[in-house]
Amino acid sequence: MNANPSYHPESIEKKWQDRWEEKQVFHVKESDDRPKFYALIEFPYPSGQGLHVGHPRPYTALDVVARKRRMQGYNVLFPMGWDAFGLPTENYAIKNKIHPEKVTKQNVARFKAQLQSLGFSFDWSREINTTDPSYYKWTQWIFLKLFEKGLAYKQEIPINWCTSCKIGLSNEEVVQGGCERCGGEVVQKVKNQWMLKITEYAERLINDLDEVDYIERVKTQQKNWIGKSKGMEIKFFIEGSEEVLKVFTTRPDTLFGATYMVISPEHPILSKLKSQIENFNEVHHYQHEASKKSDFERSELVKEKTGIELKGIKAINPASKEKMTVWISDYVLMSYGTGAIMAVPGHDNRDWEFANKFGLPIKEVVKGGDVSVEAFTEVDKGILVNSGFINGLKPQEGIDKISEWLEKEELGENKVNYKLRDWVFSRQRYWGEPIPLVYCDDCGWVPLPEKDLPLKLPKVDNYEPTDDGESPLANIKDWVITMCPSCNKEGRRETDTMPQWAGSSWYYLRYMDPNNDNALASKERLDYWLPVDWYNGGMEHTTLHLLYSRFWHKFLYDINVVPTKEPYYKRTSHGMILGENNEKMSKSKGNVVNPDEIVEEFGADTLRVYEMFIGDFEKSVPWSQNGVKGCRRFLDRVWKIQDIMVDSDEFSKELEVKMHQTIKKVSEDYENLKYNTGIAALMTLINEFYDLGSVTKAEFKTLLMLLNPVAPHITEELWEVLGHNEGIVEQHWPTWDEEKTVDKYIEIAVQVNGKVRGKVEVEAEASKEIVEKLAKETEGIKEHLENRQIVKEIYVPGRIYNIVVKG
RNA sequence: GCCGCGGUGGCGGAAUUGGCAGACGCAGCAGACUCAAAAUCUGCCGGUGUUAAUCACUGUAAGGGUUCAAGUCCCUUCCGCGGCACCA
Repeated sequence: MNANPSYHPESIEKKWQDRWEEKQVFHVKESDDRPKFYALIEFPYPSGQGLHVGHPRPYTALDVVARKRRMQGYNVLFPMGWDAFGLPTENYAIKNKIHPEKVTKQNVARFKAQLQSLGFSFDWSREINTTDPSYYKWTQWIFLKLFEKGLAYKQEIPINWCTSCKIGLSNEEVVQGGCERCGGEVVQKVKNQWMLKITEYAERLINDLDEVDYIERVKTQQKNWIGKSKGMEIKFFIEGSEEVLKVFTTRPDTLFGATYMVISPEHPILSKLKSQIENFNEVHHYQHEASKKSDFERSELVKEKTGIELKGIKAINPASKEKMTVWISDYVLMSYGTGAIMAVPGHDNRDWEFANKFGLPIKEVVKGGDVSVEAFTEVDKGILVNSGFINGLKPQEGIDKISEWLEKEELGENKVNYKLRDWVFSRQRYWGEPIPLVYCDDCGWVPLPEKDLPLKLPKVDNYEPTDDGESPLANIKDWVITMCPSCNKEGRRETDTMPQWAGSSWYYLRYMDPNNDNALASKERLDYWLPVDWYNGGMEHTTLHLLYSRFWHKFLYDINVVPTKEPYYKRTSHGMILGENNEKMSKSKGNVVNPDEIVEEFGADTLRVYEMFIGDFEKSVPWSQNGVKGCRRFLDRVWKIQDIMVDSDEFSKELEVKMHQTIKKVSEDYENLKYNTGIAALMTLINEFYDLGSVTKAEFKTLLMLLNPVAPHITEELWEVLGHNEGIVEQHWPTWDEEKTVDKYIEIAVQVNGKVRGKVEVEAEASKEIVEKLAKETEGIKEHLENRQIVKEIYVPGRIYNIVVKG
């Protein structure tokens, strides 16, 4: 058969994209009795730079799964949308005096065109956009429910404040303690912020991980982020004062070894003890210096410890009754525990360092090391000493005994502590969802009634925050001043907006019913589609986005909006695609590769094949233009199989086993994130086709179906060339016969003392005796056995025969 | 610093999870075709030794250990990447 002379992707890709859209093959309906499959990829932030080749990696991966599952008879939902609120768009708008809405529109249009040129099987009829008022109506609605249930509250929180721009900065905008925009000084400034009580869900966010199928490192990372620890909160009395310092510790057994205390520079007790602190000026100065640093800088161990003793203050160790000095130091954070620690320098590295620097007493309470040289931290291996009534106990026993005592004496209580902190939910920014609350002097914070949602973002002339750090919305007086929904007197709107995480915390629900005006999605659809069957996203979203959206979902479950405890059943993660120089792709490094160029030169299918073949899906990998060429060569060879095809509806004898093996391998690899080896198996298969010089129509058709999820356009075209009227997308995925995947004869490596010295070929089920006999007769083995005593023989069926000899 | 992940040819990677290290692809070298180049096809391709196939030794970041057998398990060290809560 001689069909097209050569492969021209540019002439076939558009044709098939149009045909899929025209026939609406990827538009999904709920009235369907096939099993459902909901595949989800993280929707992109439509930046001004357009797509880079990193974006299509996860999209192609789940497109492969989605396309395969459709061929396997599933009703597949595979949607796409835009996470379009955010700082870069706002900054661009400020700089260029263009409304962020307009910028967003342009960016979305560009992203969409780029994605469509890659032939993803998205159901575009369900496209969503977080900046669309009909979308953020429901983001606001969820916030109001949280508020109603007491899970939203206001708290004083420090933010990064540029003293010269007079603007709040994100951590990313703070570069080495200075402002990224102007280089000015950045300090921590306290702001009253909306917070969401995610900590109330900490326990469930840990426990329910047992019910989902996330890759293990995601589960571990989430658990560690939540950071549950059980311990005691112990009271330390201050001499000559009513004040008590509370300390959380997981090691109450070392209490006798506490020789001084350290509190955070922000600790509220400082102002209460002001009159008693003899060197308050010095302390105050230290507080000011500490306010310039972020928690991250402060907890770095490498830096030299700093601190100031609170002169005139003594705390009392509740166990040893010894008087201890009290210090402030910035390595103790107000955001974890109680903001104060008991220092046990004998058995904690940071405390030891601090004690060593300031000449504080170091007391050994666990025997096993030499505390005059370094802290002995492997406390579980030692025995308690110098510890009064718990002397001689193992540390674990000591914990039990002293905890009991502390509780009885009302000096301490058992407590569970979490590293997880509540979610700071306000931003003093324009380009986000307005928070739909009104402040009334009489009624306090009052929610807007549901019928008034969405509360739309008003137009402003200037997107910069005000001089005192309020959101740009604060300048629109006639928007801010409104009527209190409760008492109808004058009230003021909240002018802060929500963080970008808000819109992305529930978007997977909206895809189920994107145009519903009465609910975020109808009950029927939620019941039908939840949970998301497979969610793939970046590892960098593990602790924030993934946790936030699990939190919101659990809340929606609690108020009977969604029927499942968890939003996502399976979670996988892809590695980043780096530039050819092995660095993260960025405009400033000039190593960004635009997929448009690859599509133009090689075609979308080549790009897709390369994205999947480039390496281990879970690891980051540098881009290689030569690698792309190799994938195009592969598709050229697929195209030319037409020339060696013979008209037969069966697999040939020579290839039957290989065909079944390949169907199995590819089917499994596509499900197990092993796209690279799946494609390698297809390459190996066509190499065999060419070695053999002829291919049956049945073999060619099978290859096309296996390749279709990765390279949908070329396979559709060839399918049509073979004379089919129905598209390949409507075919059934090939199945394999397990019995036909095993080779009749296999080769067994024969080792002597673990080194391969020869090979024997036997039938697949050959017994140990047969292999042993053949092995010992093999040239190359015999001489290694001569004059030596056989000590042991190990046979691993189908793999290896190892003879251990002596002498 | 803390948490998580990783380190295999010149490069991306593979290795049935403790069983023949280097599948597949790229790059490179040699040959065929061509006036020539490109494309295509064929062969070689971790290192050392041997003219050479064969063969021998060596080799999975470094060091040590367990085992008949280690890229895979354990301990120590080094290096790289992701996250660290207002980038998303």
